[in-house]
Amino acid sequence: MTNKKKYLITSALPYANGPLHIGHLAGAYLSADVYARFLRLKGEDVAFVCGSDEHGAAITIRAKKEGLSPKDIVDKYHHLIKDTFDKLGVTFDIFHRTSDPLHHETAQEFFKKLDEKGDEFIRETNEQYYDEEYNQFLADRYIKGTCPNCDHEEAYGDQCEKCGTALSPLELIDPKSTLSGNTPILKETTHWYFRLDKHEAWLKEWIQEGKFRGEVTHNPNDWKNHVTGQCLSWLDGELKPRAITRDLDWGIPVPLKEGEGKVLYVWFDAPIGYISATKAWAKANGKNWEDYWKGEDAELVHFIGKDNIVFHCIIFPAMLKAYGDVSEPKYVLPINVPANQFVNLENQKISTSRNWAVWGHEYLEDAKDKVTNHIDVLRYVLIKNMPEQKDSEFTWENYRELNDTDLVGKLANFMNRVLVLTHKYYNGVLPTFDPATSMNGRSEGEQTTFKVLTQAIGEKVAALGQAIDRYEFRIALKELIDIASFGNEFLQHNEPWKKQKTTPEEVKAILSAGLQLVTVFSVITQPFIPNTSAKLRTILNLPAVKDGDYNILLENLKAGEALLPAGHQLEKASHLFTKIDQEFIQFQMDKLEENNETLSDLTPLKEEATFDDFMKMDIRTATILEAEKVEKTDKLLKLKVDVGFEERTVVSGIAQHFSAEEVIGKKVLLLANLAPRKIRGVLSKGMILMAEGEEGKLVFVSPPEGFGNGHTVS
RNA sequence: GGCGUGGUAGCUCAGCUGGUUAGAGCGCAGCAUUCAUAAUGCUGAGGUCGAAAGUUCAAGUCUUUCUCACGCUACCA
Repeated sequence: MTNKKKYLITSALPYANGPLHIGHLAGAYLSADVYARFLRLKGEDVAFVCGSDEHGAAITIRAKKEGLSPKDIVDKYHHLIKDTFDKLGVTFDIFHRTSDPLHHETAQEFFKKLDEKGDEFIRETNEQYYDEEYNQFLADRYIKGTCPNCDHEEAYGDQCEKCGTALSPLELIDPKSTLSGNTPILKETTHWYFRLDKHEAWLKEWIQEGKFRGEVTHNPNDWKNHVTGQCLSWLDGELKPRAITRDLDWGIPVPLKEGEGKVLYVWFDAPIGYISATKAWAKANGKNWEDYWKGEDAELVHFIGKDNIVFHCIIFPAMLKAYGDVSEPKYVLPINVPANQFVNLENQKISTSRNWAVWGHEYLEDAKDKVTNHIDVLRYVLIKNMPEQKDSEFTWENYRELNDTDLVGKLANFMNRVLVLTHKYYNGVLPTFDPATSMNGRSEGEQTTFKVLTQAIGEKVAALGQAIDRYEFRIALKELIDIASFGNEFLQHNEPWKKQKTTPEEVKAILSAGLQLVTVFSVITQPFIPNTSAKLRTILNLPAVKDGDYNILLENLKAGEALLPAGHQLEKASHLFTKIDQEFIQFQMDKLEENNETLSDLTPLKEEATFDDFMKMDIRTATILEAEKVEKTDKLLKLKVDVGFEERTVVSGIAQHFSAEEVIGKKVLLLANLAPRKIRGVLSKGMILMAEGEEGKLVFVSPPEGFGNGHTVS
């Protein structure tokens, strides 16, 4: 008995602090769903796992903001996300969650195993911010302060959400604890670091040559360029040990005495969530989870967005390898990580903070009564525009166009034509026909028979399948529509509505061929637009598509056999898709615009300041005398300014907004008593005051032309 | 600034290891047709393949420089 290949398909765990938008769906979920559905259609042994990612400081922050517990937050979004997936027909075998005890156990066991191994972790002690009132260390997200980049007052310790800059807490100006509001103190703390540097060599070999533990496990040419590219770019630099614990009270406790009060870093526990989910699924279904992770014929595929490449291609593989080094059987590594890029919406980046997004759950509500077969329409449009190789574009106008031309005009229309004629001529019963009947083929003058035509379709169906195997979902969908076009051409070239009056025997063969195609559609639409498949099966009076049906279909097509027997009774046809009302499109566009306006994110007012606070600032009028770009930086200009009583050097991060030439001679305001600081080797004494307009555009705050230098501002 | 990926018809994208007049769909124009949800079919117009230089008998396809977009990363007072 040969072991059957075990496929383990994962989709990136969605973070349970917000709903899903079309970018998520197109990026990591619909692609995986099509792939998993297709594998099942081929009768393969598949586990398609996912779950919500429920730890991390962003969750606790959000909880605090909404006045709820972290548990409330993750419950809320876990269920919302799961519901969205269910409705959209994403067929996870399990949608687990990282707050589940099983996951806690799994992640802790994983951590302990690597810790015991001895050479995978190091412990390092350094200074971190600590809130004395709450007696706890502050995670990056628990510290707020002024962003050194854009002066945004509400920047977090790890990132400024306004300008997107990645930060470390120590960089924040005037840091404040979000717990007490106090200024935190620096205190020593110990953390565990995963020694990625140790794994550099074999990772490089694995990425470049597909070799792992001395064996070729995948063909690197099958991986997407941008995936391999980014990995090698990381591996060419030096890998550094990475902190995998945090001082936080929400998450998976570090399972060691010395780790009290600390939790595993969310990025360490999240990928282990794939394993926990598999375990939970296996337990509930009488399977052995290890077959899918450690079996010789286990095949692991991670579907993710491009922001996750490093974690799935470097860090998690290193974790799996390290674990496998000291346990049998060993984990396999992914055979592919077909990361997608990003989806833009109406020519702008999707932004959750600006609410520039199409949310899955909102679409399902909005479109429910307005768009026929609305789930399949969205699935179709997102798969058709999947950002497989580069960022792609979603526009509502394109959504309407794809629905109207591809789904209504080609696909639904073709099937409707065939069915209406069959009902008209034969009362919906498949006629008996002469297999030798000659019909017009696709190109002019070409003759074909039912069998030849069936075999030709078989080749197209095979091509569609191969495209899915290569993760080329857009091409697969193109093949699908191409088959519909073929059907329309076939009808047009054979004109059964004319021949019925002259040679009705021929028409029987023509319509049988048409129905053959419709039956093909009822199977091959299933991975992409499952509701359409289900409706077609009903119309064809056939049972729903089941696992393995693709293989049967392909065999029959190759043999040139009829899929439906003569005498088979069909149901009445109905419109599978209808044209989309312009009103719906307009409604969606208005909704976006509205969001855009109401959230013209003006920074909220800062805390009250006293007059004394203000009087501490010494702001002076000044003139820029010289300017030059600081070498090897993008943002920095080195300025010489006249402050009246002296000339001094100031470094300013404005080079992306102004050239050196155009700022010379500018009248400016200078915060003159700011502590001097060395930036890129240049001592900067003071700060030029700028106003930040929409989209981060900077302008000078200037006294009028001709105003003197060195005057105070109050 | 460093690294990575991409820049092909109005729009969305194909073009494998370099090889005859660069492809598809949509949109547009004309024609045909009525079985079908004014759906479909046929024909056509449209590109100096981001820019420049180079290698080669031959480059969209290789090299170098530049430029734009996106991602990672450094810098940001």
